[in-house]
Amino acid sequence: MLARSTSRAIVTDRCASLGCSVCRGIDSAIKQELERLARVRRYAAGETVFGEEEEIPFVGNVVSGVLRMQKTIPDGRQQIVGLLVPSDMFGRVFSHRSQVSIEAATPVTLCCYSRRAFEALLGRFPALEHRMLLSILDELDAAQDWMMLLGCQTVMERVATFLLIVRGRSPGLSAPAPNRPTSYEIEVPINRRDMAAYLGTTAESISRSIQEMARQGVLRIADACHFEILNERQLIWLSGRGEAERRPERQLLIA
Amino acid sequence: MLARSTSRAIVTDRCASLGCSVCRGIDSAIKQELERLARVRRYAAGETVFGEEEEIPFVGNVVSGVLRMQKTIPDGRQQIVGLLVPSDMFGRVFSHRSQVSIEAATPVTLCCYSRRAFEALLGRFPALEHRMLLSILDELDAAQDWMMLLGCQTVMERVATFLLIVRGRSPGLSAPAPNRPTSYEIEVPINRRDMAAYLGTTAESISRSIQEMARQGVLRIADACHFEILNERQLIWLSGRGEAERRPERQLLIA
DNA sequence: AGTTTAATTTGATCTGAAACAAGGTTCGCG
DNA sequence: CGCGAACCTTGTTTCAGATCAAATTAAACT
Repeated sequence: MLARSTSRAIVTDRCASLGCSVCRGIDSAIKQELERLARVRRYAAGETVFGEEEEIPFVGNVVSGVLRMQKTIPDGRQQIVGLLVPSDMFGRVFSHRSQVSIEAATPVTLCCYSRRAFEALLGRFPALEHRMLLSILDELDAAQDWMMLLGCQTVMERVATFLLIVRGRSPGLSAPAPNRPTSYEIEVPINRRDMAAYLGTTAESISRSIQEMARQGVLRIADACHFEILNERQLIWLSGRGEAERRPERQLLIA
Repeated sequence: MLARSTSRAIVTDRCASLGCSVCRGIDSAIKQELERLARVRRYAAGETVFGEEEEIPFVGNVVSGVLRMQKTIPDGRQQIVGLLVPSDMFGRVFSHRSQVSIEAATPVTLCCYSRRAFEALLGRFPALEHRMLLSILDELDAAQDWMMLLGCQTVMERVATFLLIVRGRSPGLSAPAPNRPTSYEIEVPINRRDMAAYLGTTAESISRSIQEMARQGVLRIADACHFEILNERQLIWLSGRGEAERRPERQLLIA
C-alpha cells in the first residue's frame, strides 16, 4: 500500500509535469485536474492493454517501457503501426473502438485517465485540446514518413532509418549538449520480431542488415540490443536520405 | 470576369455547406466567416500546389478533381501518402512547412483559406477546432490502415483494397439507397503510375493484378479507368479481409 | 486522317527478400 | 548446474514482384 501510493504520487507527478507531451506548458489548473484523474497501471511484457476493435476505457501516457500499436489481419499477419515510448500519449480520444491493439513490448508503467473524463477535460479547456491537436498532427506526419519507408525503401534503408530514430531519442540528445559529444551508443528497446513487424519485414532480414552494417564498419554490435555507431554519415547514407551522390536523373533526358 | 465571380459564388457556397467535412454541422456564424475568407484556385493536372519543405500559405478543401500528397527521396523514388478528393481538406495547419508536396493528379478546383486566417478562426471557435481534431484523427486511422497495407499485404490485396475504397466512395453509396442496388460501376480517378505510387508498387504490377481479376471474373474492364465489379465477395476476399477460410493458426501448436 | 506522344498491357528476366531450416547464444528456472 | 525456452544468427531455397523491353492502345496535335 505504502509502496503503491508512493509510486503513484511520483508517477502522477511525472505524468503532469514531465510525462505527456500535451501537458507541457499547460497551466496548473489543468495539471491539477489531470493529476486527480491519473491512475497508474502496469503491464508485463506481452500483455495486451486493449485489443483491436475493443472498447477504449482509458487513455494516458507512457511512464516507462515500450508499447506497440499493431494491426492484425485475419490470416495472422501483423503490422506495428507505431511504438510508444515514455512521454508518448496512447489511446484514442473521441472514438468508441480502437482501430489498433496496444500491447506491452516490454514491462510498462502507464499513467491513465478515464477516456470520458479526459474528453470532458478537453471540452472544458480548449488550450488542452489545442495541444492535443498539435500532438496528433505530429503523429500524422510521422505516419506519412513511415508510409514512405514501407512503400519504397529497401530493408537496409528501413533498418538504418530505425537506428537513426533510436539514436535521436537516446539520452545525450534530449539535453542540448554544449559541445555535442552525443552518445553514439544506442539501445534498441525491442526485439527483432517487433522490429520486423514495425519495419514491414522479417526478423531474419533485420539480422542480416545489422550484421552487414557491422561488416561495413558502420556500427559495432555489443549485444543484440546495444550498438555503437561508428560511422554516422554512412548510416545516414544507408538510410537513403543521403545527398544522392550519383543519381541517374531520369526525367530530364529529353534532348 | 463574370464567369469567374459566378463560379466563385457557387464554389464558396459549396465550401461552407457541402464541401469541407469539418464545416458540416457548424453554426452559421463560422460558415459566414469561412465564406468571407474563401478564394478559389484552379490547377491543371500535374501542377504543384505546394512542394515538399515549402511554405504553406493556405489550406482549404477540394471542390473538384483529385490531389496527391506525396513524398520524394533524393534519388527520385516517390510515395503517395494520400489522395485528396472533393470535400477533403488539404494543407496543414499549425506548421510552417509542409512535409509533403501536394500536386494535382487531375485538373482541380480548390476552395482556399489563408492558413493564418484559418488558424485564427480555429482559435476563436473551439467547436471548429474540435471538428478539425476529429477529422485529423480519421486521417490518422486511415494512415495506419495504409501502413498495414504497405507493410504486409501483397500487390493483389492492395489493388483489391484500393478498388473497394473507390467503390465505397462512388455515388450510389453516398446516398443511403433503400433497396441497395449500389452502383457496381466504378471510375478510378487516377492513372496507373499514381496508383502504383500510392500502393507502393509499379504500374506494371497494378496492370497485371487488374488483368488477373478480370480473368477470374471478379470485374469487367470497360477501359483503363472504368470497371464493373462482377463479384464483390471475391473482391473482398482478394483484399485479404476475408473470413480467413483456412488459416494455419501457427502459434498454438504447443502439444 | 496522320503523326507524335503518352499510357497501358504483355512478355522475359532478374533479384531482394521471404520462407524454410539449422545452429548458436542467452536467460530464467527448478 | 543443467535444462528448456526464447531469441538471434546463418545458410539455402523459393518466389513475388521489380526491372527491362517491346507491343498495343489511346489521346493530343496539326
